[in-house]
Amino acid sequence: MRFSILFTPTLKESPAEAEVVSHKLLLRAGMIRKVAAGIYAFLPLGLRVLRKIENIIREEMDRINAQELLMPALQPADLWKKTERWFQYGPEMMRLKDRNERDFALGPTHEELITDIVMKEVRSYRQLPITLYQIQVKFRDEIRPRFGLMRGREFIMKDAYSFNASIEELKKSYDDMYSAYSRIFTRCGFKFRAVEAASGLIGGKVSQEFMVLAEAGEDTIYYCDTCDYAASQDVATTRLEEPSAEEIKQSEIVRTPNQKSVEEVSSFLGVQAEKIVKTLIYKYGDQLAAVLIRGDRDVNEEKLAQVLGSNDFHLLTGTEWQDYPDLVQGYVGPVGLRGVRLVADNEISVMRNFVVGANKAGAHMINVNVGEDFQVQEWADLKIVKAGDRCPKCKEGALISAKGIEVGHIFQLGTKYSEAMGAMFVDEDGQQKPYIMGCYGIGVSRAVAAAIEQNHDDKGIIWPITIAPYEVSIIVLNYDREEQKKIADSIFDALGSKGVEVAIDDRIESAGKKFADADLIGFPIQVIIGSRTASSGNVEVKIRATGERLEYPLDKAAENIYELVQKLRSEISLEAV
RNA sequence: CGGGGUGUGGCUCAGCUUGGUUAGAGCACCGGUUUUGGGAACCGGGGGUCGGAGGUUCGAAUCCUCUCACCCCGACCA
Repeated sequence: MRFSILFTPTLKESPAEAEVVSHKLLLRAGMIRKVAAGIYAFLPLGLRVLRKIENIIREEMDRINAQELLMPALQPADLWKKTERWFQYGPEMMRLKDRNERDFALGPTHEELITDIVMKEVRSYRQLPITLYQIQVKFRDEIRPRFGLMRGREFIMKDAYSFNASIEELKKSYDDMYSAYSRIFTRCGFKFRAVEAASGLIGGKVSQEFMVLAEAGEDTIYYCDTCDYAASQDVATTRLEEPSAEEIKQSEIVRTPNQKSVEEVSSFLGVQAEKIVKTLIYKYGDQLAAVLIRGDRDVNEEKLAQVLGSNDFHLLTGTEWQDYPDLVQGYVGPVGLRGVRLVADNEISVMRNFVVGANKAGAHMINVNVGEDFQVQEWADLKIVKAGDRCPKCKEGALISAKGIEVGHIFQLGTKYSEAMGAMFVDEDGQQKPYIMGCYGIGVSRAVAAAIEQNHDDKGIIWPITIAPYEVSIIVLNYDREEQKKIADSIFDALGSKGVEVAIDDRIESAGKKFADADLIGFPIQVIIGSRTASSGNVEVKIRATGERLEYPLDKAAENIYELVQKLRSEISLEAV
């Protein structure tokens, strides 16, 4: 590829709209351009990176016998109505009507469509298992698209679906996919971690996310400093302390005028927040739930959703309090609380002699104990864990928190979709059974952003060689001088014929501009040809990642550069997987 | 959805508070000359009607109203 004809409009300054480094550098390096909020065009170099990641994915999918297909982005509403998701998905689904007023959606995902295709063709257990995948555009009308390619409304996703005859078979498909994902992200040069995750709207019980570790990540994960436990914040939990050995005391009401928040009560009464239990009132449907949780903790609403069996709930708002005169805002407590579903975080069970609201204005109760002063019917894990909490898996470990970008998510779905759609096969025993399904996604365009978040410096992008738009860039300082042109062209041709992806900067521009662009775009290897080259007989080579500079004699340059390319390729090794 | 912010040549921004010459700068672009090892210098040139609509005014980028787009924060933690 010749720079003189390449469409890569690089920018000296970051457009004001970009906040995070991947967004800034993708724009500055001329790899993407914005069309609307959360909607981007890939320019030639950006597309090359996307394609490189796609091809790694294809190779690894093929390796586990997944087969590629391509489904339409435009999907009829009927299928979505069968699984009720037409109604559940809400405004996040892009909807439209055709000329006959029929409802359609731009697919946010493809479970319905793939199930429909497979159920019409696959009738027997003999045809199972089967895993199909596609790499395609998805549409999600996000509440708040942001950070360039990290959270877009239109984005590229690899989605795969397995159809299995049994749970054991599903686990095999799932495990295969897990190892394929590990290989894919390793080959992309990511530092990542697989974590236990919540399934959300997709459904199913078992799921794991693949998180690229980066400060700009939107998600928080927790992992153990001792064992291999790792989980997303949505599901991360902790081992409870041993029950307190304190002697149970008699509860009593104390005056706490104008002391409503945990902070206020804590300092007013001189007790730590860990000795206070707060009572949060949630409204779901037309019912109320009181959630008990330790004073220094926050409720994990993902977990609460599981307990309440609904996603549609919120903390009681200012005006809604007026509808419930028995509830005293700021002083609600579990003792004597009526007409409200009481759910307690399991950590309350190990607490003794704690403080709660007294259900009277300006009063709290101290020395309260479960069993003595009130009963709990529903225990659940409802808290957001904190760094330093005890690991739930091993005895010794403590949890560490980190920020991550979710680039992959795998699910054991079970029969949610097959049952809803009547998607059955005939098993060995002659019985009709619903397929047992798994689904497996990779955010391909998001992975492009994640790679940059993890690999950049103040000059620009530092692509891992496996996903770089070109592996080598030849910078010719004076392409209009015959001796430099000759050397550069011969190296360009030689590397090309060895299968190296090589670009040549043959523009008539100042040296500074060419160096700056090469660093910005992030080619892993820069080959510099200038007047010095011709006089010294040596070609200078710079490794972008380390800044290391090497000199190769002219007559061996192509060969040595080729060896360097192979060395960098092999450094992103699969041996760890 | 709520809150905050920003819209001025391709990009980054100044001008707006306190309306008043022809709307500015740097970068980018075009032509020319000299340059070419870390975003070159000089000379000359083109390009905007100030997001959009309406209003106030003798006069609006500047004031008012509405609207659109984009960016950020938050999902009421008692």
